[in-house]
Amino acid sequence: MPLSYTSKTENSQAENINIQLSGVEDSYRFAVSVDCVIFGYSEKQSLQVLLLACNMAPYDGLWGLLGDLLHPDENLDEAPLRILRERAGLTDVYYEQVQTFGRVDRHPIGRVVSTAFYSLVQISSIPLSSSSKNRVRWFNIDELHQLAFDHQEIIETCLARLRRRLRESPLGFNLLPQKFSLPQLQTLYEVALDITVDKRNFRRKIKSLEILEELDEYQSDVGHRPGRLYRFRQDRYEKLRRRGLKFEL
Amino acid sequence: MPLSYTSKTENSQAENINIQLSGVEDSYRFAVSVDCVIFGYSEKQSLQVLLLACNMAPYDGLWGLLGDLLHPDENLDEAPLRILRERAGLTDVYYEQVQTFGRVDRHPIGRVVSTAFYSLVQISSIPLSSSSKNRVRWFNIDELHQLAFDHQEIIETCLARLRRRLRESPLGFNLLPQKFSLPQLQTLYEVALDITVDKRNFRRKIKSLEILEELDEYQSDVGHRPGRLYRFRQDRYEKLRRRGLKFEL
DNA sequence: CCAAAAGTGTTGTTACTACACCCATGG
DNA sequence: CCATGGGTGTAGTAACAACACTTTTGG
Repeated sequence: MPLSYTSKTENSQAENINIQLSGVEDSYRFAVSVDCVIFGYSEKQSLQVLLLACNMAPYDGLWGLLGDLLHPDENLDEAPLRILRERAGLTDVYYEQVQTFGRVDRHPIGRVVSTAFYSLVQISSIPLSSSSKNRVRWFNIDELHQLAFDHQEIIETCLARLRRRLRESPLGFNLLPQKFSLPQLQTLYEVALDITVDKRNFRRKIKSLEILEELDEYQSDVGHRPGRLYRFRQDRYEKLRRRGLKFEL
Repeated sequence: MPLSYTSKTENSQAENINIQLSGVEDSYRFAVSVDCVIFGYSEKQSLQVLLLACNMAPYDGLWGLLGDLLHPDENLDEAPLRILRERAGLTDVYYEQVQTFGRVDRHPIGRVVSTAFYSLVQISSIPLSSSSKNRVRWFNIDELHQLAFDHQEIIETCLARLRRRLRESPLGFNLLPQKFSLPQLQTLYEVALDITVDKRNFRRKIKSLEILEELDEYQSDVGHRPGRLYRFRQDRYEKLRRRGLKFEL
């Protein structure tokens, strides 16, 4: 059954390491795609996901993730950079590989294995203008009805991963503007993790980590006492981490 | 550039959802492989990994992971079942998908994207007999020198994931025999996580979780007082988990 | 002056750490 | 009887949860 390759190796005993060489025509028939689960956050709503209207049968009219096929000359872990830029005009966003989905029947046009990444952006940073108008939209994570492909499953998996990470790394800052108040930060955690936390305990904890810089600025135009603004300091967090300390909530 | 498919869709506008249809000859050129990082544990040594001698240029003579190409009719997440069975004679092992490695140049014979899984087995359960004699061997996780492909990186990633999981789920039991003593369990954690823990505190904690069944059996043929044996009870752990309680160490 | 959300300390409880001696077996 | 590791309790400390009132702004 196994055939030998003509290129780069004369190995013909094929039950060897890692790759059973069954011939190009058999093995090199997969497409690899990359799907980006782009999470955003806008106050007082819940987490949101950016979706794109699908125009591919049999999923016409359904919404699905932004994604693309991996290019032959492109590293898997760099593909999201291109996709986020090309399809959503996003640069400098946080993203992380989550998992690869490869059910045989997950894609109607052939064997497509898809690696999912999630990324975190501020909703306001996305230019939803121009051509993409009605084709791209933010959805509340709990108003997702029927999505294209296995994108429902992919989003659920990414959401679970995100929640995990939020608890143990200071990722939440990627969802907020650079300057934010502590109540804003707290609400983000409450909304994203679907919990409620005590205001005083939350402030004490987050302050004790010493990863925030207290600014001499305050909110304005809020119909109540304005909150003091803070800024996340990556460098202080790194120092914390080097000391082996955990983040935790 | 984009071509339309003849099957299942008439879509010719190709800048659409998820897949840029650039034609079969462009897109369906990837091979997908599955690499299994098989962790084992034998008392008083550290964690071990099962490796296979590579006989593919340019990696002849190096050791590498057990793996294989994903079959066209095989679900990605089920491939490890086959690979573990075919290549190591293993059935009923715990495994988990970790990450997908897809650097352009990671494989010398072409574009191969590889999804890594780790799995946990008792070393004694592997029949290293027969034909595979000198081709397959256990290695201490810190005696890995130069490995084939990017397998060093894959193992490191899987090891990090395993350690994470060990701390927060009762996975360690998969590395031990069904009946074990508490000191055995403790040593596993100490060796695998490279920490030391206090005997009394460890016992108190693990017992408080109530996921172990205390047996009326003891070790034998040990040159000292024999330890009482316990058995992990999955059902009790599930109950614990349903109450939202965490495992933690 | 009213509504609405920001800000602030203390106390009780629980979980974690540190620590030393006796016990049962095999040789 | 000796060596080896198995088994047990307590006390101090640090982290966490619960809780109510005053302050500042916009309208």
